Amino acid sequence: MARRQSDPLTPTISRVAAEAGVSRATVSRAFSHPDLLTPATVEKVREVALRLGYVPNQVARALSTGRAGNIALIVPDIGNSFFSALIRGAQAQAHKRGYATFIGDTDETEALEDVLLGKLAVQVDGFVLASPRQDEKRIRDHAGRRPVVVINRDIEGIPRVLVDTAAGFTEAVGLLASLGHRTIAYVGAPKSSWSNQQRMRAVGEAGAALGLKVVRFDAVRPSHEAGRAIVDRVLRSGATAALAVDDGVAQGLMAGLSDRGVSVPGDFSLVGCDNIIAATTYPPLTSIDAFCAEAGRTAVDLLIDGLVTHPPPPDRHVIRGELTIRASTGPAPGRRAGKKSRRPAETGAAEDHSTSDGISR
Amino acid sequence: MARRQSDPLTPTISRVAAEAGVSRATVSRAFSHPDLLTPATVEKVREVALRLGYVPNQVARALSTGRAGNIALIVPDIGNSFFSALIRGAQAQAHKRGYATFIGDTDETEALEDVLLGKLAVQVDGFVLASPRQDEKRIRDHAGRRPVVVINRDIEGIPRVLVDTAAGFTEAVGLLASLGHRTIAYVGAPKSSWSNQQRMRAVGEAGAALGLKVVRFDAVRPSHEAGRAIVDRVLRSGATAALAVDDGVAQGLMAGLSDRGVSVPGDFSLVGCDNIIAATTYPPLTSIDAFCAEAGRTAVDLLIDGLVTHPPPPDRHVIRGELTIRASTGPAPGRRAGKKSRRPAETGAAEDHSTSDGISR
DNA sequence: CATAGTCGTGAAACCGGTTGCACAGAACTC
DNA sequence: GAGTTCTGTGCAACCGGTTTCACGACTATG
Repeated sequence: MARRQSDPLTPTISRVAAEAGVSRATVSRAFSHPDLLTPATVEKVREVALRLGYVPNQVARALSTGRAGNIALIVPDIGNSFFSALIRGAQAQAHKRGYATFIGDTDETEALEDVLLGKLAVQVDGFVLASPRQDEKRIRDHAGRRPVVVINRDIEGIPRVLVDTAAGFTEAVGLLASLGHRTIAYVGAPKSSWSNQQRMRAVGEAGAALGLKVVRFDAVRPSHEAGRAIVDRVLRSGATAALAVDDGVAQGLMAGLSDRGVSVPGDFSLVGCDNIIAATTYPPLTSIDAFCAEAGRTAVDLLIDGLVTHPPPPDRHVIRGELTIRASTGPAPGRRAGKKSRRPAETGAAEDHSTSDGISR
Repeated sequence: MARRQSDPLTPTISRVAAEAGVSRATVSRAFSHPDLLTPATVEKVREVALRLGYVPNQVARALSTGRAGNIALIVPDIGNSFFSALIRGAQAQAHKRGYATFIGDTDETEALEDVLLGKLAVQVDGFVLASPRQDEKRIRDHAGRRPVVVINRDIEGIPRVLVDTAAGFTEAVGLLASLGHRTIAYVGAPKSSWSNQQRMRAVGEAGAALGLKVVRFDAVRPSHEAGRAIVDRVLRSGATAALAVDDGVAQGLMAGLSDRGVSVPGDFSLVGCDNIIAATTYPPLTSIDAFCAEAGRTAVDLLIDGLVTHPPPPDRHVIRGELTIRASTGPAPGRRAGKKSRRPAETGAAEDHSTSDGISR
């Protein structure tokens, strides 16, 4: 037996039925299929329900229908502003569409991701996986069991939302070139995410096309500290500008530069990505807007739309990131026409060693 | 009728029972009360379950027992770093204790808060309300229905976790005084939260005790922009240092000061609160660490511990914020011994107009 | 006016677990 | 060796909804 919520407080469908003088089926229909009933009946039931404070029990409904009315959002790190913005957009959209949202933080680990997916599976109608770290096979397994929408991972056959920042990075490289920068750095993360690879490649290609020298650096982790720590190496490379994988790293670079008395944008230009904290740094950071909240919203829409057509259509939804120019980018220091002629022999990105490591793409 | 998960994929208790040659009750007990069974039986059932990939359906279990195995976390703004850090701590702790976490963002509105509480009530065993904006009565109502733990709101009779930053602010005022500052500003938020009031009061009292002049400002919203916008008024007040209600506001002030060529900490000192983004600003911000993650963890522990003793004991758990001194605080500009004697006639905070507005405390 | 079709409602089965109670067999007691 | 207690398992009711099906009343049809 089970005594759940204290009896007098939470009325059940039976109590409403008795009070309204109808059957439980009718009460149920008054809420889920009112079109099957006489308007008068619906009215009466609703009135009684309101008076009693009755709300259909979502758990019972879920058991009976198999639809939970919940979705789960799995992210690698809630603390990362990209993901917190994404969560915000996703949760709001889910709420708007009548779904409640579970949140799971995987702490960047593959194992936790798998555990969370397993534990939540029965309670949700589908998952949004943001930048998942698992291998494709596992994700495919889960997608076979429950509808899954992936953000920022390009897996054929799985519906996905991709924030395409490549164009933004290309444009940013163009901006730097037009400002006279001849050697630029790209500061990414080592265990590469799809996003990192995409950005790195865009910078490499755009640099090559414009005849710039591109030096690549891998921060240990995409964090403020990592960015700050790598500044010396970046400066030694002779770069006069850097593009970072995200705003956190860019901000770290900015701090490190200030420590060394290098002024931004006077002596060095910086470009970040995500555009969440970019407006709050000093100087405000030129950044590629990744439309995080929109990505969250879109993923939720894709998921919920797909719920009716059980395996959801394997859409590939691309959001174009846009360059937002602020105050961290400026003319290259001491640029002279003569310097411009000195084309480096080797252009383009350093070798792309992380393209086929299994977890990225 | 209800066809839920595709039949062959998700085995039910009946299938396991049949396969193992026992009753459904026995399978149930093998998982929830193994002590009631012969070890051999438990073993056999577990073996079959494992082979079939059976996992007890949490929804059915919840309906039957009235315990959902879920909690909900309601915050005013996921984007705020204080709350995202808190969510992270809370979710991790809930997971560790076997609970899944719903997340709700109320967008700082009272109404949404109420709606979310209502919608999630059946699905969760309890709520953590972070800095709730609702009036006390409503919160008490909800607490009567479902266990509730509140963070940063001091409501008698409701278990709560309070981050006590008063001591930290007092210490910070002492620091500023010792650095020779004689007029200091407190920049808070208008529709005051409990935290804001607490901090404002601490600054006022500490200032009065040390013979400092304290000027108070209310930013329209506790945000970067608001902080930046209020800089002119702060400077006009003659203050040489400011304490902000949180790091975001402090960072905004810092940006605004830089815009006006006022250097930090050379010309002006700044103190923030929360200590999440404080380490990432430039210069790094002196801030009061609010132990956000710990607050989340503690609240979850309090809630889950209290679940056994249904209305949970009305504990009042206080976490002491600690001052972390970084580089945004320095000696008052051009301080002279003579200036020190010029005691302002009126010391202490401006009138405290928001103490009894109903939603704060 | 008999017959077929429509419509609104109720009875009952079902979702997948949990648990009170009954009962059979084993283990004690005297 | 009969009576008592203990232990492990099954039966069946229950949680609170949804949904199939049957049925009676009412309306349209010829």
